[in-house]
Amino acid sequence: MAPAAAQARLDRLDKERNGARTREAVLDAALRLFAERGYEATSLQDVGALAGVSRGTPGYFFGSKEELYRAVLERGLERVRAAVRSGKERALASQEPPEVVLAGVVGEYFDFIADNPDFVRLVEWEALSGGRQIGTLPPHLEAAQEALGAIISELALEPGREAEARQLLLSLIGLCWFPVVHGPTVLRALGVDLNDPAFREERRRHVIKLVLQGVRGELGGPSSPPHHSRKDWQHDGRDS
Amino acid sequence: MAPAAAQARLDRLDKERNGARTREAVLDAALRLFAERGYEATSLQDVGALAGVSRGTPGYFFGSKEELYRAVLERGLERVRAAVRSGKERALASQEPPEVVLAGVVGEYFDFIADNPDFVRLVEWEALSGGRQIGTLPPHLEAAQEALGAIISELALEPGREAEARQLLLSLIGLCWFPVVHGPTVLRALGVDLNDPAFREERRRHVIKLVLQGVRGELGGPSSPPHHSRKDWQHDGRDS
DNA sequence: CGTAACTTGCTAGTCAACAAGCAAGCCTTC
DNA sequence: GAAGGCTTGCTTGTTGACTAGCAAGTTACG
Repeated sequence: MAPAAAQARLDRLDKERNGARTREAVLDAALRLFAERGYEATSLQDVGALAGVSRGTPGYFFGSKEELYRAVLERGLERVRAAVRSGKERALASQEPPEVVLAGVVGEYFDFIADNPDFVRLVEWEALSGGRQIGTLPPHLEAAQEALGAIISELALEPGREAEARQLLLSLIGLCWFPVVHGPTVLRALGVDLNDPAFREERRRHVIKLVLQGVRGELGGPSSPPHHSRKDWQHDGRDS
Repeated sequence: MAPAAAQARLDRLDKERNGARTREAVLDAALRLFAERGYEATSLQDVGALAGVSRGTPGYFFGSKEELYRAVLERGLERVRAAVRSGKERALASQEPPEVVLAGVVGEYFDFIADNPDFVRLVEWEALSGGRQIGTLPPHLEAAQEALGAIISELALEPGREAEARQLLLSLIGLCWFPVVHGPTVLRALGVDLNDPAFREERRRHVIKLVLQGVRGELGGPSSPPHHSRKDWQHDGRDS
């Protein structure tokens, strides 16, 4: 098999039967393949092969391909939720001023995403497919809401300014995810590569800078009215 | 057929034979389906049905499914390249100060992306699939390089600061594309929807703001140090 | 022995690609 | 000007590859 298979695969020499263990190996293999090729292009045969079991085993443990996919998604989301929660707790416990904390959190998030491309790709496939599976999974909502709550409380935003926190969170996610997904398309067209450590570091700094500048804008003063029609630089771009 | 089919479909009453016309109808249908479901999940039968022709016709005109896909991609990229070029020319011809021009361009780009989700989704599928097709298409590189050149010359960046322009362009694209793709996943988890005009406008303003703040940072001084702790990017004239 | 952990055989379905067919012009030739 | 032939546009039949899911096995372990 391909050397890439080594990690997910059960060692054939390890003959001991172990349901839980095999189950995990199947999940690992499925994550890898679903993330890499997407749901449609992945056969249960492929999953079995990568996991080092027969083509029937994934079906045996998960009943159907769709159930296996849901299990993969759920496990991934659960891991993310845990990461978000721990990051949030560390941030809230910190004594640093909000901007320093935020810079740290953003950097950590950037690294987490860059180091877990499989998860990002999985969610991306899911988004393109209409989010039909992810929408029904509880950890999905929770992780997002938790992150949002953390931003709001960390920045001590008054209620009613949630919209700004939402925009910022959206931007943060987009900025971090984009180069992970678009290596072969946009990054390549621009002649850069996220796997290049120099570029990655440059990107990291850039994202932190943009987000912090965005926060500065939001922290400015007392709660601005729901529609922010500041007139200095913020004219709408339509030909005026 | 579904009402959605009306646009791409040839009118059955229009019996006249017309190769070019049918070809376009097939391309339109294929774009819609590839963008919506992806390559794997789209059959030539589906394409034919949506185009109002038989299942064999796509194959007749394009030889193979892959060739059809490439043709769809190429046409889409060509359109984007044209849009980028025209936007660039309008911007360069403008007499406004750079920041005003940039705000206009960013807003226009945001609108273009939000109004052309099919293209974005197509590129997104392609990215996930490894960019194997798009990488070989000339308009792809051209459009990106052209946009990059426009940013550099508009901001009168010195050579050697291209890296900053690239980061900014990447961020712009990511910020605009993200909500188009992630409606069913992230946006849904946060309880927002890009189809809601109020949210779309809010998002638009937010993106313009972030990018302009980013540019402020870049324009600040001679090759700014990696630290972002200076407050030169905190724009004056606080709101409220 | 019996039950959990697998594997193998089979079935029904889908799909892309190819090939053969057919119909409607259009071009030539007388 | 019409008759016959060629080309283009398109449809339908077929084939071979592949897949998910089920059912009937087989092996190992307690």
